[in-house]
Amino acid sequence: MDDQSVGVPPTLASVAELAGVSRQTVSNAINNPELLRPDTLERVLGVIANVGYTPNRAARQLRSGSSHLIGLRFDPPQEHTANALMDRFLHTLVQTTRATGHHILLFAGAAGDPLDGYDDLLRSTAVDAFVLTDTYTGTPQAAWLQERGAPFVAFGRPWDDPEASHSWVDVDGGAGVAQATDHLIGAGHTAISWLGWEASSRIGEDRRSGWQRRMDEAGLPTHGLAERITDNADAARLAAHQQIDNGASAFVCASDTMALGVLQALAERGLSAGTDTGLVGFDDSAAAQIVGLSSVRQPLEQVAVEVVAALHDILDEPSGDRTGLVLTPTLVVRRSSSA
Amino acid sequence: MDDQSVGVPPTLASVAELAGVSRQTVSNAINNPELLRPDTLERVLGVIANVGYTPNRAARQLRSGSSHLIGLRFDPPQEHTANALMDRFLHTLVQTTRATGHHILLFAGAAGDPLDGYDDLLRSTAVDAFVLTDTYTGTPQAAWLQERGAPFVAFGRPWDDPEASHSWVDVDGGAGVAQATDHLIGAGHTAISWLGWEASSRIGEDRRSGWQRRMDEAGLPTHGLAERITDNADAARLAAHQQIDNGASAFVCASDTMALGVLQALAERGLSAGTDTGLVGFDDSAAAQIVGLSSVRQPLEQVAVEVVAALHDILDEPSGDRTGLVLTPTLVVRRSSSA
DNA sequence: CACACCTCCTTGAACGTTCCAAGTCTAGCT
DNA sequence: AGCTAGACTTGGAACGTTCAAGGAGGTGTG
Repeated sequence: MDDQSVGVPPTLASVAELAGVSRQTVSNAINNPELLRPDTLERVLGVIANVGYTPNRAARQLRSGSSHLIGLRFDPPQEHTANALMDRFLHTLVQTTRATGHHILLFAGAAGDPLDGYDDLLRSTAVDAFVLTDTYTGTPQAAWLQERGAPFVAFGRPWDDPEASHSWVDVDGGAGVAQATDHLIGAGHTAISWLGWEASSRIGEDRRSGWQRRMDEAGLPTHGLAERITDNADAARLAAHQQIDNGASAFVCASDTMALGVLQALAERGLSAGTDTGLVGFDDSAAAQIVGLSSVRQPLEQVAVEVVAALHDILDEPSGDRTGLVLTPTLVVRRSSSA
Repeated sequence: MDDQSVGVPPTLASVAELAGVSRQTVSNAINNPELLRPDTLERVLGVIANVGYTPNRAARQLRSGSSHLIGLRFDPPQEHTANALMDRFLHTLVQTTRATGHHILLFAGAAGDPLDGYDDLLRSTAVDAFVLTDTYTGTPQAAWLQERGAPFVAFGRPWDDPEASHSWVDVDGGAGVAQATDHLIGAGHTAISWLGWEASSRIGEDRRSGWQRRMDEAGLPTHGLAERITDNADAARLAAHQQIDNGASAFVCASDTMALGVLQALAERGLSAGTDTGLVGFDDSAAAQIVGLSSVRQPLEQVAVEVVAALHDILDEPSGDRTGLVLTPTLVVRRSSSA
């Protein structure tokens, strides 16, 4: 209202003076409106809107103890495929937390130390909770945070520790691959090959199990049809050539990267994916969308929503004994697997 | 040291008591170590390390006025290509700000309102500065923030307003395309086609200018060789067929998406990129790496570093009259353009 | 020997909010 | 009219840090 509005930001006290009430009343108008008489509330809110007042986050955090920030360690991707996935997940995370008044704080840590960064943020009370996204086999973050009593939710299940009692959300990779396998079986393929990662990858073996299960259920042979290779288009190309020599007519892959390698192998032999052969990848990457590759799509948006919901439970009711949640991916059918 | 270390986090006062000094001395040990006598400093730092003290961010922010947070609006990508780019940029941003003690705060805004979200963070003094990444044609963020006196650095130059005096960093798309064109000319191609976006795209026209310039300098014709289409593989595929009919033997594209469309067109004709024809995309996407597509790579890591440097200048010396900086991309040569 | 001076450290206040306990006012009851 | 319950409002204190002054101790100088 006055010209003092420029330069000096409005504070609770200045709003109170303008509205002719006390600081606490203004605070209540914001945090507990039901405590005020309607006319008082209206007057106070009017002044707030007028001068454009927004509570100072630092002061609020200092007094109330909560920062309304969610920490997420954002490391450079280790695998090629991780990029785009994280992107979709992160977008939804930011969108969803908006509704709860939280923001996402990204931090980095020393490359070799998976725990680096968490400690500082925790001790400086900079964040209310963490979201873990890199809980692969053997990562110590979850146990470490839990031991410390820090609130967090993990994207990825605790493979190593079935006793873990923290909240987590994960995607059922096996179910996704099972869908893909069904799809190819339904199209008449009987020699369906699996191209996956090394057996040391828990996620990779989970995905492979979906193929194995469906092949077994359909009474189809799997011996010699599974290849465990590195996540690399060229390795997949070579493996595909070999599988084709062995009579394979369709492929389910643990990643789009591999599927694109298969696509090359098919092209080199003058075969066409979708007519002569069937091919399904995993992750529904941008490349898959462009080249018309069928792919298993993880419900990352839904994962993010569930992560936020779990976070909300933890922060609001400390007793919330929410634990694991497994979501099912969907199969996106494109040219590479449909005639 | 004591068993009180569990539960109650150490504070400046508790550290001071343990070290036998005053609060301020502990504060100085952290922020102005040169003010302390060496032995006192050592003793205080010892206690700090012992009890695992980290200054409370809220209190520090409240008193000093700076949050050590950099705000970045993280909207769902409008264009397909934007994803991976943002990812690389963001990773380096997080890494680089780590050294300066800053963190990245991601926030979302209402879809229709490009200004939404900035205001609240500014008024609540939640962030020290912003990084803008969506400064396309006609976006009002930069002008709005500047008017408000808010510190920020933009990734992307102010095409519309050459008078703008804020700091920005951008990539010279024209120079990148010029490199690609040179490369194809050097390989013996004379009929090099340009596949780009609609003329309304400032960035698109900037890139196209690099092709135009080099073709002119080499005395090669460009008439009828430029196509302006939507950023879409299928549109590019169709355009490529037409250009091939017209005698084009090489393509420079404004995006990898388009280049992949061209790749399909070539395959459909039994032509091989790299031997019969030359093809270069833009952005060095994951797909380009997988299929062996030559592409212009933006120096996003370097952009992020420069953005942080500019930010540092602004925050530390308010007079710093740093303005624009244009970085040059590099050409990554792969099979699609080399025999 | 007193004075100023430098070095090192300490004390009180303040940042803007929310919690706590106590205060004022209105209305209802006897 | 006096008293009380309830609804609403108030002022003081506290969160943990940094800023601005000020104080203790020693050393050099007239």
